[in-house]
Amino acid sequence: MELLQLKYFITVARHEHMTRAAEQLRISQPALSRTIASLEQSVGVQLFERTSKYIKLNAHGRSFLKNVEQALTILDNAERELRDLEGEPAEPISLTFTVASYVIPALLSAFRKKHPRITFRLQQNVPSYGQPDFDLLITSLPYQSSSETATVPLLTEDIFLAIPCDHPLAKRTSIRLEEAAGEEFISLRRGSNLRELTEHLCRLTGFAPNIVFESDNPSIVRGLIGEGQGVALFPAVTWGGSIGSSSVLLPIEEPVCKRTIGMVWNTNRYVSRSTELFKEFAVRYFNNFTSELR
DNA sequence: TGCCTTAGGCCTTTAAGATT
DNA sequence: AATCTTAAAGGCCTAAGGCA
Repeated sequence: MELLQLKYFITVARHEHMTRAAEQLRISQPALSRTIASLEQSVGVQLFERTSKYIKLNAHGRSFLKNVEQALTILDNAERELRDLEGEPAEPISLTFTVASYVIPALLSAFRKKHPRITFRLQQNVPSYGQPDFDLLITSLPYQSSSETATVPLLTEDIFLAIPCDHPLAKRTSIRLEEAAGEEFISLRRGSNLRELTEHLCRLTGFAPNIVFESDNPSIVRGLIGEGQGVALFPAVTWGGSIGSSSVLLPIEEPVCKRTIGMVWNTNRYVSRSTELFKEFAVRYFNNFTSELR
């Protein structure tokens, strides 16, 4: 049993598709097919159920995958820990975020002023298959996960209603969400945190939002809101506070519209000194951030 | 029939170990 | 140190089977 075979096995198991797994591994499909076959020969059992149409993990394969993932995580942890023992902390931090893309650049910039040697691998959104591969995840809480994770809250923010300036409600100082039931909404694509939040809060109020613009790009959504192209639920802090001159931000009296952003990490994964430094830095950063806003 | 899939044959390249 | 041997990885080509 070779390390390379195990890495290939994980990729095939996660895709359950030889050709796509081979593309991701940047080897030819026949080479991968043979490597998997020789792994099966060396462990003495079939790991996949094969037809001419598809390849699928069988019960042996699923059990093997669980253990191989753990084993490779341990090896990876060991390697990172060894590197960590050398000199100053400089281990790259793999940071995934599903929210707060407007405030993360400033956070990273402030951190790197203090720790210029520490580099980052940034990823927006968590991949939909396999074990999540991040040191830290910045997301909305509570966070559901199949693996064992720990969490620290970073900030709780109000959600405002962005409304075009020339709208009759725009003169108000606050609003009840039900008053926006008949409006045209702008939001992010289904599955994003802001979209889920929008739908959840509207449902709570008793209506389904009529979404006329949706995009996977937060800048576009924010731009459309700024242009007064519709109403939108707008996170007060992480979407940058102010908005363009064509919209105003109104506090919502009812229901309570808030969300908490937090940091999540996998408790089975080695936490490098770099990661530990960044974690502490981010907590302090957001503490100062919210007290400045008050 | 044409397209897509997995898998086998045969080849070259590469790396590690053995031998001179 | 240079050369030879061996094993494994991986690429190209292609066969076989399912499906629309």
